Order: sequence, then C-alpha cells, then structure tokens
Amino acid sequence: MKRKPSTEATSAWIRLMRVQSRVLDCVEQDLKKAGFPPLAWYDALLELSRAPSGELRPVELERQMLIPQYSTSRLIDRLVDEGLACRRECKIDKRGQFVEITEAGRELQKRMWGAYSAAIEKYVGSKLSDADAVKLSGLLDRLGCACGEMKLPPVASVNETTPLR
Amino acid sequence: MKRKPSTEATSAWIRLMRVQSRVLDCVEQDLKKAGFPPLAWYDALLELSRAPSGELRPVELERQMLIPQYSTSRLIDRLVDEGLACRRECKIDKRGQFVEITEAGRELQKRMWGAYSAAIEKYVGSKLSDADAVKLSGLLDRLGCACGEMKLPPVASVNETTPLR
DNA sequence: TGTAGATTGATGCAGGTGCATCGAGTGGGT
DNA sequence: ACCCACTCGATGCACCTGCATCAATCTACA
Repeated sequence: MKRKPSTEATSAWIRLMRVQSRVLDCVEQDLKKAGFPPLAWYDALLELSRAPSGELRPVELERQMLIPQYSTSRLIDRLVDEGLACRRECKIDKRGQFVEITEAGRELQKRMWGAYSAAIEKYVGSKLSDADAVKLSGLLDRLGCACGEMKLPPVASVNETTPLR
Repeated sequence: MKRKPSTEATSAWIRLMRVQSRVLDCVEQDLKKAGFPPLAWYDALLELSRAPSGELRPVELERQMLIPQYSTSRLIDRLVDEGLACRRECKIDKRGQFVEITEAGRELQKRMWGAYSAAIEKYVGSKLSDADAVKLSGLLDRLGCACGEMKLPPVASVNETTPLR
C-alpha cells in the first residue's frame, strides 16, 4: 500500500502530462489561429446541439462536461453574451433554467468541427495507426477508471460531428 | 492531407484529454489536501535542485519546464516570496540573473516528493502493470514527437527523487 | 403544514495564464 | 565607435479558474 511507484509508472505519468498538454496546445493554437473560441465553448455547444430540442439544464451540462458548477455558470454567461445560446425559464423548477443553443451557436459548432477534426487528424490520426489508437484508448481507460467514476459518455456515439474533448 | 480523423484517433484524443485531466486533478487534490503548493512549484524546485550549485537562469528553467517566459518569471516571483528560492545577480550578463534554491526550497521539494510519488503510485502504478506502463509511454511518445520538438529531457534520469510532470 | 436539509445557480475574491509590450543589455557588422 | 537586431526578464491587462458563500427554491419527513 505504500509501495514506491515503479520507474515505468512514473515515466508514463510524465509522458501523459507532457504529451497531452503539448498536443492540446497545438490543437487549441490551430483553432485560435482560425479565429475560433476555446475548445470548452465547442464542448458546450456540442452538448447543447445534441440535446433534445437543443436545450439543457446547466446542471446537466455540468455533468456532461465534467467541469465544476461555477465554471458552467460562467461559460453559459459567455455563450449567451455572444448570442450562441440563450437562457429560458424552467417552469417546473423555479430555481433552475434551461439553456438553449441558438442558430448561430449551431452554426459555429459545425464550423469549429471542421477545424477541430482537421487538428485531431494532424496531431493524432496521422501519428498513430488505428490499431495503436485503440491500444492507447484501452490503456488510458484503465487509468481513467482509476480515480472516481470515469464518465466517458459520448464515446460510443462518436461520429462525423460528434467529438469533443 | 484532408483526411477525416478516424473514429479511433478521435476516441483516443477524447480519452487522452479526459483521463489526464482526471488523473492530474486527483494528484493535485491529494497534494493540496496534504497542504502542498501546486505541482508547478515542485517542478521548478526539482529543476533547481538538480542544477549544479542549485541555480539556473530563468531562461534555462523556462526551457526545462516548457512553460512560457512570463509564466516562469511569475513562478519565480512566488518561489522567492515564499523563501524557497532567491535571485542572484548574473555578472556575465547584466540583463540576466540566477535563481538559486534555498534550503527551505530543497526541503519542500523532498517532502513533496513523498506525497507526489504516493499519488503516482495510487493513480497510475496500481492501475497498470509495468509492461503496460511501458506500452503507454511508447504510444504517448509517438504523439508527443508530433507537434514540435518534444522535449522530454529528464526522462532518462528518473530515479528516487526525480520525477516531475 | 412546518421546518430542516438538499439542490440550483450566481458571485466576490484571490490567484494563475496568455498576450502584448517594455526597458535594459548584448553582440555582430560596418 | 556606432547602430540595429536580438535576447533577457518584467509587467499591465483581460480573462479564466478554484473556493467559499449566498439566496432562492424544492423535498422529505415529522
């Protein structure tokens, strides 16, 4: 229980940290250079666009995106400010509300996916064979399930317009 | 050149993003609960402690840690504020300076490694066999070399007190 | 019904990050 | 010696995050 981490585990840890920040940086940089907002916005827009009638309770969005409550709250503020979503009252629970994606939001999400998917291909797809990508996913999954309920919900439904981070 | 990313690549990307943020969160949480500062401080202290005579130019530190210049500058401010390092003038280049780790800094680095290594064992070591950790490292390396000069320098020298992120 | 406790979402504050820019200092070419 | 381009490190600004806390509302249960 107090074992020292193996050199291999430590080395994997180091690479996990370095490589993901590196790759994420590259992808975000590409998106930014194309004039798009941060990836978090994309994730939120995607979740909203996939929801029935394009609306979600903030609380749902929060759970989908695995980000803290206050973070969701402010992200919604920004989306609303930019006209990508709007708040709608929730009649069944007056504490709550619904957030609905606008046409502009849907359109931005689709345009971002173009740049996003290209970046994924550039920084991941072109570096790994499909088989290796599968191996990598498998190994990562084992780590993920480690610390708490790993929630990787949209994985099954990855399709043309689907991915998010 | 304009290929669409494979489902496998996309799925690997999603997991890479989710799993690392999840695992990193867990580790940082453990350290924070033990009353330690953020991991970035540890990294800096480690680099300094490994440098000959415990001092580095900010510019070196920056290159070791792969973080932007302004970030290094402010991290050093914080370390100095906490008495973990001190600035020393650089006689050979009056633009520059040296940052030297203090005894307190060395001591904190060692204490953090205790908690840090335990966390790595808990969230990585215990989830993967050595063989799988090696496989994971290999796959990640291929991704890393992707976007720019991947600099994973301290990897070779991983030993008892070594790891960083 | 009444009330305690949980849930929803917002916000003030402190701190961290990215970006642009600055002033000081160096070094190479003329 | 001079100048220009470059490097080094700091800093003002906007924004983003984490934390703690708040008010409003809902729910469960006595």
